[in-house]
Amino acid sequence: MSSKKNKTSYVILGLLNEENLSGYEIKRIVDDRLSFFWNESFGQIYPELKRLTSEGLIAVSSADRPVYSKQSIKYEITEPGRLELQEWLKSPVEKELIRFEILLKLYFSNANSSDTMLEHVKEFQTSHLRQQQLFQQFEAQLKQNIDVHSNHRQILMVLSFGQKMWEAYAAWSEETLRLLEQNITAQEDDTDE
Amino acid sequence: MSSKKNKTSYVILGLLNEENLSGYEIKRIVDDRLSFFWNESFGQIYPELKRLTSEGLIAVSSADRPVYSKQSIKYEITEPGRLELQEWLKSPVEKELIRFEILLKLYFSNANSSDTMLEHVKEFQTSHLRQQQLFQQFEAQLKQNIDVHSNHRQILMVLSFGQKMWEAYAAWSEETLRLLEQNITAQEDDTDE
DNA sequence: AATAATTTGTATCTAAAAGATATATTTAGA
DNA sequence: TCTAAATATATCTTTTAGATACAAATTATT
Repeated sequence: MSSKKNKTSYVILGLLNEENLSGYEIKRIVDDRLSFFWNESFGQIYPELKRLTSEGLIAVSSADRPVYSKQSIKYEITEPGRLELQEWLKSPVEKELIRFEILLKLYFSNANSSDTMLEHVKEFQTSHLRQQQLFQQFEAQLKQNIDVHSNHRQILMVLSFGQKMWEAYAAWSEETLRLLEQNITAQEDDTDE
Repeated sequence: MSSKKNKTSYVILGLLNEENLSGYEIKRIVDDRLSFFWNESFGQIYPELKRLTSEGLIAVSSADRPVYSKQSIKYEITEPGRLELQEWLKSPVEKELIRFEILLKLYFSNANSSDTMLEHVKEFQTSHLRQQQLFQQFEAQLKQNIDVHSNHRQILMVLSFGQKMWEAYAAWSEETLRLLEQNITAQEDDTDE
């Protein structure tokens, strides 16, 4: 037990702890609910489902076996799987992983490329506004029908994190667009003289 | 030219565009200045330095050749390298990469594990406060001696992003600690009855 | 009803990145 | 002089991201 595992395995165990799911459904849930702080690919999920099954931490669910000719394979968590999940929850949190290419480009840019950076920041602004709105819907939905998830309080705390991030993104975008515009007009004045 | 490259190559080109550096120095600068939104490992940097050299985008600097017996190899950017960097700056920004294990744990936790989560959030709070303070020093330093970097305005915009993130982290930590404490006292009241 | 397009579902492959480790040199301090 | 820490280059393994292939099932269109 407790052999160091990749993170994908805990995503699977965590989700199966709530309900039986297929690999595809796991991918969908991660994309829909966790994508603002976590992502998984099929290339991680499917091999891991097999490994966890062979290790006895999850099992193919006989209850949800393919009715008629559905090819979907649903998995359920086992007791050892639950223990593994609980142990991981208690283990120290690993440092977050962050990569913002936009900041890398901004860092390496100069006054001359302010117009390009302006476009980049505008795109950043609108794409995150869209993402924020999508999650606000989810949040509103969650607040209406309480107790659908046993852990709805925890989910709300996670969503609050997202909310604060998007607010920070919005404020930074506004501020940075202003600064870049200043750069551009300053540049134009230079060439005019 | 413009063959799709891994991001490490642009970090190298971007930094060498300012000054000649060795692999080790590149790693240090990334750790010291970019680490709050970007990271690189030696395992990425050294092979990439060789590849970029063989492609002619960078070159071993003869100017900074080892005086006496220093084994350090410094690299300089070439004209094709500068072009490659400029092209990348103009290319669309890729979506940021984010992985917060703490949010994953919180999402999969329940009321029973509030005490564990409380410890996790406390650790999160203090480690980011420390990081924020380190970068505030860098920012103050940068604001004093302007024009050491030609792109100091851009660097300040990047640092402002960090600042807003750390403020969001702090606010979320406070809020979440309060909520988790409520959970714990509610649990205790339950078991008392 | 036939066809086309989309969604659901499982699976694998490659390239990129993280993290760990090995090793040697140089510098600073006890 | 010996030791510890910092500098420096290098490689190896595991993990992850992203792309792609393919087939069945569902939905939409004509």
